[in-house]
Amino acid sequence: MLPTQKNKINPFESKESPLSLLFNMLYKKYDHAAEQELCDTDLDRYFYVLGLICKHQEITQQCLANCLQIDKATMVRIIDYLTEKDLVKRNPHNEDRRAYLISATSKGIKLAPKIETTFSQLNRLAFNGFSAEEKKIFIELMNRMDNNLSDVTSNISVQKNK
Amino acid sequence: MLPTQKNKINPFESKESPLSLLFNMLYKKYDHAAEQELCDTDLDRYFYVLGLICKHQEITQQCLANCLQIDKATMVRIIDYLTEKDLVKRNPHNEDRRAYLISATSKGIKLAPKIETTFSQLNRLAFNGFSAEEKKIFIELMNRMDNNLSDVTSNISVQKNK
DNA sequence: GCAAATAGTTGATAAAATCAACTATTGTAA
DNA sequence: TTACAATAGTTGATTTTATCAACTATTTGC
Repeated sequence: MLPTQKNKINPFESKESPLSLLFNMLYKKYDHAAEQELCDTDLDRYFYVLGLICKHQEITQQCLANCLQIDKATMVRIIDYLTEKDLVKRNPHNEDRRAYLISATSKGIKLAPKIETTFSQLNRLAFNGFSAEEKKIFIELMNRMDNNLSDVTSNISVQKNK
Repeated sequence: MLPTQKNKINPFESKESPLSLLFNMLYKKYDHAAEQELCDTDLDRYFYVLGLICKHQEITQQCLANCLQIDKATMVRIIDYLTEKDLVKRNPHNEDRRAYLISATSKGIKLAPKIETTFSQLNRLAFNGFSAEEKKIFIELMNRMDNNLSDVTSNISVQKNK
């Protein structure tokens, strides 16, 4: 039996699919769904960044970058983008003049509930058919896995691979 | 207490973090670790594509694209890249002259075990401290979640958003 | 035998990640 | 207090990745 377009291969059912592949597939599906749900807003990406900013009210770029595991140079451009859209602004940080405190503008604050609703709807849909217990276990296992992988990378990535 | 660089925010512990964020973070960590583990090989990405090709021995580009949920145009370039590296080759498909059957070259076949070992090592590391039961449950929950999200996207994405 | 669908390719464009070099400021420690 | 290292942020350059539409060649279904 040839593996043509008719044969659906499901990496979730194959033994020992790299977990990165599974995570990436779930990420893409969820993310595309979020984009579509929110396509009638002014924003077309970085929803979760705006979400985080609103949630924390004031937060530095570096903190956002750490939290989201994104390069700080990338974060500059994300904040630039959100600033252009008049959704966030950079405020001086009184205790550290190198840093800015990013906060949402009134326009950003107005958008936030819709973003949060979308995410919680999508979370609910993703967890559809899960018991409360399964849901809790899943998140907990993800957290443990994240810790496991942090150990790995800090062990391995002593030297950079240019 | 200001959220500066000292305050670590853990999206896994916050309530209602978008799952896409969690998946993406795990994906990135795992993927970077894989790149570092395999950085002394001839290949620097698309490991899992080569892995899949080797596993199935012969497979069309379209099937790979479906399986990995990647655009077929993107897949062309991935196969081009792997072909340049002399790791795979395009063979005529006897039953369908539009299609190619991609297979690994001897060089690709030689590389495959190292890739598989790396992935299974990383899987083991990611699952470190998980019972066999937890591991099974986790994969199963991911599979169910993938189905849930497929339903969502096919429901939502009736119309394209330019 | 015709129309629609499919496999693959190409060109163009946009999005994202990454790196090194840079400014300005802060922390530390001689 | 000076001097040096570290940190927050910026910029420019480059690479990777995704995406789209348009295209050829072939196959499928009627």
